[in-house]
Amino acid sequence: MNPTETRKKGKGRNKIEIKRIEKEANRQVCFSKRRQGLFKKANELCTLCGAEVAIIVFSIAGKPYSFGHPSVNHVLQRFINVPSTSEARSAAATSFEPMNEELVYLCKKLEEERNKGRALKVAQKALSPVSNSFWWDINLNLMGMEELTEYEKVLLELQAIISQLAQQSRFHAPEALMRQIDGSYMAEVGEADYLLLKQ
Amino acid sequence: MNPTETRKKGKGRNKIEIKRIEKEANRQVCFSKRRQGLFKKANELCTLCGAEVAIIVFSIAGKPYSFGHPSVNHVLQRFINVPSTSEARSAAATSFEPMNEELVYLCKKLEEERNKGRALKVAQKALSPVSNSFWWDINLNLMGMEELTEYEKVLLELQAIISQLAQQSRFHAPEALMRQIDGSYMAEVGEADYLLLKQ
DNA sequence: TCTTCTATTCTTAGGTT
DNA sequence: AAACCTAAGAATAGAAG
Repeated sequence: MNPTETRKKGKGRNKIEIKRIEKEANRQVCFSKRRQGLFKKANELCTLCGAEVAIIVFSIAGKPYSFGHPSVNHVLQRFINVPSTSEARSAAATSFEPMNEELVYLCKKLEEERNKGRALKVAQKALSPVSNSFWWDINLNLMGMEELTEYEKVLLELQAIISQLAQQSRFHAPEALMRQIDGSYMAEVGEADYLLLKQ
Repeated sequence: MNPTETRKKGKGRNKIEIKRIEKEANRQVCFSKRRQGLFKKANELCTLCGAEVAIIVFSIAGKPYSFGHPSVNHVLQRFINVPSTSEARSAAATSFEPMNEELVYLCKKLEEERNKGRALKVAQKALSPVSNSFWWDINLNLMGMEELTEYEKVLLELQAIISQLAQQSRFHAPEALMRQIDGSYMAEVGEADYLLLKQ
């Protein structure tokens, strides 16, 4: 053996510096091993400490992997609903745990609009027997200035009519509609309880 | 020393079994250490292998911690947009990486409804000068059967009127409205590029 | 409560099958 | 390419400051 390089290429682990692995084969093997290690550590954290954890990993090839306890979905939903209060901010201040307030804000917006959208959905359902395209189901980004102003005009003209109608109507609808609404709501909100796969 | 129990309570690491730590103080210390370890491993995975990773952790006390590279938001957005194709399914089949298809489905729904909601938002804005409550901005879950059937009636009556109006109106709206719409859209969709905090 | 210490266990890089 | 092997390095449980 070369005395200047005794036990290089031995069997045991070699020290590596933390920088991008250039050799693709090695990088891929390393990714696979370390991803498994990461998920195992996460699992132990959950079991030992009663923590809830979600991990999402994309390989360099773009393949997604995820770990979640009790489920990815559960943890993300919980994260989304974290109030952007001093508690969240103190977490954000800690050096290694940047609390993504932008995400929290974004997701809350989404949730709000989903709630509004629910009413819209029923409206669409109710109108669907007669017409298949609805005046409000428009991609505003595809509208030019002229279309947009027209659109506003329609809304303004509708306004008076709506306020009258809203106080007059009275009739009986089939139970089926309500079941439909409840059903679709449950399908969207209900959370599948994925079991943690033990190694 | 007791010969039957040589070197118990030494300084070095003792083997532990992976089950809930009952003593709260120990559990808390363990959580803190292992969370740091987990985030460090994640960071190494990103650097070594070019992976993108998001981790969200809730302590037993409910405090949220997160790690993301290039940002939690970026990775979640990417995860949400993963098509539920064979690729995602093959990832799901791997034993340790349950790809949460339910999540993907859910988030796509959210995104769709947000797009619908955008039209609704403009409608509300347009109508707001005259009235502060809108017929479509209703929490359906709070409605009883009677209210719900009334609501459907309103929509049905509106239907005929809408289809007429949609083909007639023509007028000019201020540019301000459009800017308002674009502005709010950007604020919701734009993605902040959080930098990974190196330890 | 938070650090630091350190013996021991755990992880994993590179090699082999 | 996937699973196994080995020993060097890394993580950490429990104690001590």
